[in-house]
Amino acid sequence: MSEGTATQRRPGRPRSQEADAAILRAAVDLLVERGAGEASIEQIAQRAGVTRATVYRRFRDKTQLLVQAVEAENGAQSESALTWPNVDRMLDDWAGYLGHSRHRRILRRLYGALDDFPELLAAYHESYGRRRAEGVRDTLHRAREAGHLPADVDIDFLQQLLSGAVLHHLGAYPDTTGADEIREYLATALRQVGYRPAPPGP
Amino acid sequence: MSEGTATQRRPGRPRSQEADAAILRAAVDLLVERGAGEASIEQIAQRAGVTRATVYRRFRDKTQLLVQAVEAENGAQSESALTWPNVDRMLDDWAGYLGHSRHRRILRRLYGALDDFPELLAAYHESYGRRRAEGVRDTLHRAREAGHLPADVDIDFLQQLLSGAVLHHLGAYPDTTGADEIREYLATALRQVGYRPAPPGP
DNA sequence: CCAACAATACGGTACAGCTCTGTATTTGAT
DNA sequence: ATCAAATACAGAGCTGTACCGTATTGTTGG
Repeated sequence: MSEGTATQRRPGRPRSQEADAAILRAAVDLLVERGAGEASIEQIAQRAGVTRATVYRRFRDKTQLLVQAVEAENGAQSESALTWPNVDRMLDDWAGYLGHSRHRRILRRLYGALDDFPELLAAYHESYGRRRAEGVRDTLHRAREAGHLPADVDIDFLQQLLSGAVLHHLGAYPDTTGADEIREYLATALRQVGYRPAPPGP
Repeated sequence: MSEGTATQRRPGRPRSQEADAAILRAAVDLLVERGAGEASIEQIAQRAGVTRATVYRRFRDKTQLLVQAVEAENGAQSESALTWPNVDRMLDDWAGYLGHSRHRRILRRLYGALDDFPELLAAYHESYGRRRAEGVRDTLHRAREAGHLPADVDIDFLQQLLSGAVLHHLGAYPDTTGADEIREYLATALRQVGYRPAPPGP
């Protein structure tokens, strides 16, 4: 059962896995540097040290390539836990993530490509955002039940507010902002909506 | 005094004002449709019913053209008042603005062009956003003093939160969303941060 | 066990077609 | 005379497809 993984071994020379990885990597790099619209297959192939034919053999068009590149990018990342014991740990995680310039730029590019390549943000959401959003929801829910958030707060809406705060931060603060400062920013946002790390005693 | 407006009548054939307007209009249209990066001077000229030379004579490059186009766009719009008697009126105004598909798409494009054409959002901010932000600040400040907002709320940060909520809405809700629903969205956002139209006092 | 073969990937090159840029030149309006 | 407008031109990049020679695998037959 050497072909047990449902992948029927195709005859002929197998595809180079180095090329696979190099292409996807180059695709994300150019997505970050030039944006989805301006990144060309030509450039991606060149950056990956491969000819265009090698790219066209794998991907129908640029959209498919970018979609798989995005999936691969945070597929490698999503191994880290997407659930947190409490809000503070969640903020730590967020701040760590948003403290990396590459992550910030990817997120901006995905949002900026909404009108032209909606599939990209959809792919991100499918492969990462959705599970993550569930973790956020859970964490906020528990915080509310523990009395750290006002009882009448709308968790779903609060989640949207936090997403918005992230978007605003991505656009308004430099990518060199430190993780600690970002953490403070997110904490301030939560404070505005009534989050209190220490429960409001009897 | 036929040249009294400080505009020294230059010799030779004057520039067509129709061309001026058509170019700027076409520039914004294509910015909306294709984004700053993908909109080409070629297309803009064609859309304006003008040759490229006519565009190059007026604008050094695409960036300058788009900057002036953005300025002209909401320069024509900013005649409407940028101060409001109270928060409710402010939300009415916002919802009316964000209820127009064109406005939503322009804002998305400006944000999406942050990495490649930061001058665009800067131009918007200079010609419109800044004064508007001051109006928002004032309105929120008065609301807090009137007791409609918690006394310990951070006005500047609240403003950023609202900007983020708008960004999130632009990305997450369809452009066909009605103004009334958008108004409800914004009101919900304010409610989460403790806004209460009726003062809480005895 | 080894040789020949089929099937496929890869790099390289080429091609036609399209769009865009930037400048130069000509024509035309005031 | 002076400038605007239209036209023309040279150069560049990207797309999508096609072909070649070579490399790498599995299969088949001796």
